[in-house]
Amino acid sequence: MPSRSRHNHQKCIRDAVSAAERICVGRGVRLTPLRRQVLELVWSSHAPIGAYEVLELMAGDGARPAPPTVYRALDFLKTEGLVHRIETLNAFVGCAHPEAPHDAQYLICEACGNAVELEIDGLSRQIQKAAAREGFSVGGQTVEVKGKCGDCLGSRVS
Amino acid sequence: MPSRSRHNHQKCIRDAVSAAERICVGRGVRLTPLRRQVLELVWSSHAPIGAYEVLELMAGDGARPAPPTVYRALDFLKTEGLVHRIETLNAFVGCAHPEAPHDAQYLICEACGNAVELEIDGLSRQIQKAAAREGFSVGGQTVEVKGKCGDCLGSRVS
DNA sequence: AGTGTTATGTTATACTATAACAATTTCGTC
DNA sequence: GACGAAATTGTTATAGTATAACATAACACT
Repeated sequence: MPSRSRHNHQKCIRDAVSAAERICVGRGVRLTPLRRQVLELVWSSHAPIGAYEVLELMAGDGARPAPPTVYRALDFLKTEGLVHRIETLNAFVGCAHPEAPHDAQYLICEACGNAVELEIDGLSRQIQKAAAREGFSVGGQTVEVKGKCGDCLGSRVS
Repeated sequence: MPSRSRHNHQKCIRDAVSAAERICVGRGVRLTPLRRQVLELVWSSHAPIGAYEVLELMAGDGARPAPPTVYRALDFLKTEGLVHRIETLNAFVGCAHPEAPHDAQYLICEACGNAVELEIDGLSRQIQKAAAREGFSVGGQTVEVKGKCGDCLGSRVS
């Protein structure tokens, strides 16, 4: 989705935030100004962002919150499925399909840092089946793929 | 593999260590006493173990190494494919198939803590193909599945 | 306005990991 | 066996990530 050309990221952020507002209203949970700001900052790019980076960005305002403030907001957003945590990076990224909760699959570019959420056809089901064959009952899945995205391959930074 | 009954774990450790010795000799790298000890400790159970836990166990000897000592040994073992890192747990576990380097897929039981390495048929290839369809070139994959293993389900601790 | 609940602020600390440099050990070569 | 280069381990300090515990403030409902 974040292809170099023709990507209006301001709109990208706006869309994500209004979707979040709709979703939160629908669920009767509160997207407070703080949580909204953290969501905007997570969406400030398509590259996963660390909790302490978010904190730095908030400090620009002069406010400078303490870590728990940011972590709590991130926890809320994660619980509501508005952001995902990228385990291999200790970082957070906006969820592309926040309407329904789901396990995400990510392609993470080691050149530009962008992470794109993927729906690999039937992969979740396949994992579930393979696990069941071992007598294992699946709770949640983490699938993170590292490499280089098309844009970075195309520009031969390799 | 770690099914409650009929699992001689001492043999399990011995086998892992002798395999490691064979592999290291074959590659001309050195499985020093320190590295060997760390490998044994990682293999002390089938549950992933944190670096600082390894450190605690080593301290039992009176030696008490500093963190870098343990991390360096773990880095070596990981580079040689003798252990894998479980990203969702910040912990390490012995590799079940250390002969050839590979990306592992893990089923991690949230009840007993055991992690079993899985080879889901064609899953790596499938991920690679799905990525390629997005123009993405895959470097490495992380697949970690949380849930409950057959043993824990069977004993209805649920 | 009063009260229970939820959210945020604040301080301290736990946990995970690495940088930088010193000392030691190993190994090949003389 | 002595030497020097390379690899390994020791040591100290610090960076980076995350949460516990308790205080205060905002909100929502009567």
